[in-house]
Amino acid sequence: MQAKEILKAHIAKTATLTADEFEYFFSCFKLQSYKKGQAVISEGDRVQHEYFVLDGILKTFYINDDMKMFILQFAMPTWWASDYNALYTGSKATVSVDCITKAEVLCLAGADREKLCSEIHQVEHFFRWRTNRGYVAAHKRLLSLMNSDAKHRYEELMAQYPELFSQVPKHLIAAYLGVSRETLSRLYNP
Amino acid sequence: MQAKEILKAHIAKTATLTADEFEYFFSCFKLQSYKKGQAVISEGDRVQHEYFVLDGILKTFYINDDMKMFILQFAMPTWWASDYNALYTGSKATVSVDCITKAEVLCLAGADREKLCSEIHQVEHFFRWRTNRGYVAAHKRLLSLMNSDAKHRYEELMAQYPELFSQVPKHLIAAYLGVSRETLSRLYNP
DNA sequence: CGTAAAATGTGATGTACATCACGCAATCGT
DNA sequence: ACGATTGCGTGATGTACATCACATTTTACG
Repeated sequence: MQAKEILKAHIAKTATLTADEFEYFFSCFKLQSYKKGQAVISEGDRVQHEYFVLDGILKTFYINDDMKMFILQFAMPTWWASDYNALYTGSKATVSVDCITKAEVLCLAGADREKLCSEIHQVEHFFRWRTNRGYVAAHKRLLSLMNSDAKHRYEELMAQYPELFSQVPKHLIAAYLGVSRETLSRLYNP
Repeated sequence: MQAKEILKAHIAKTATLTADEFEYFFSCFKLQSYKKGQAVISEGDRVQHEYFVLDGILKTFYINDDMKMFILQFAMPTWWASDYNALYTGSKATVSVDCITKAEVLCLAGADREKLCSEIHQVEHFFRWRTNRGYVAAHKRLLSLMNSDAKHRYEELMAQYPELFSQVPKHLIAAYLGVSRETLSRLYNP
């Protein structure tokens, strides 16, 4: 499926755009290819864009003072990724984004998103709903972190996204779950 | 300050409404008073509303199978609270909301919010931005849970919301931080 | 293809926290 | 005002997980 069709189908789930509106909407995106391991946003960058994943898997992550990595999100096809705090406030990136596999993404400038949102009511509607879902998912994950032990969180993740098991190195899954790679290894090799 | 003025000032930070639009917007809210300890949303409820806090402190929380409570949010004046998952999807509440102190809130039906969003572009704009901020805050908290120990999280919370120390019982602060009340007690009585 | 680098498995040890148990202090409701 | 409830402090003990150390396996790539 072509980039345009993927995006169209994605939008259509929450908003109704005319053909002309969608053409205009789509014209604001830029197709980009990344190699495995390539950085999309690095800590300290000025963040000007957000990214819609067409193919491949990205990760958004934070590295603390001890060089330990924590993964906020695996972004799979039809997911969006950026450092939204930096993008909205104009501050520098504290969260980084890079490619776990080679990837195809559509890139949208924050300024263009705001322009589109103000020009086309349904686009604003779409982005409101997209963020709603992210907000709810983040709270669900907060509860999971506070409530469940590592094994339970691991099983939940594998039940929801079994493809991660084969497509993503285990130490990254550990960094997402908030456990050490050793502990994760012991969870499924008891 | 009156309810209307508080809400007006709150909205004005992110959206521009004409006087007529704001009157219409405000007319969809219903003022409600709650006593200390009173429930706003209970697990299992059909959730039809969200709540804008004028005065007092609410909490949104989850209780697990072992009857242990986890707090997702303390909602202080000008904050919003609900079970957004249930409100958006029509499912039953898994998250509850109640009042830590006596409280005054403005109550908005989900259906009315959607109507307002579709009728007034700037209202949709406002709600998009409100959720944006919540999304960013939730991710910040995820990182804090994964990255920092209990003492660090406690100090961050007290630095940002010192009023919680005096206004909210310690065991609720513990339930927000994701530690036992005993551990929290030992953090500030070393 | 062959070597370096990255990813994974596994034991030994340490630790931040939970849990249990109890006593005391503050607050609430009638 | 006074008993009941709720909140708080503190010791003793248990445990899930981190960390360190090193071996083994898999993958990347010149």
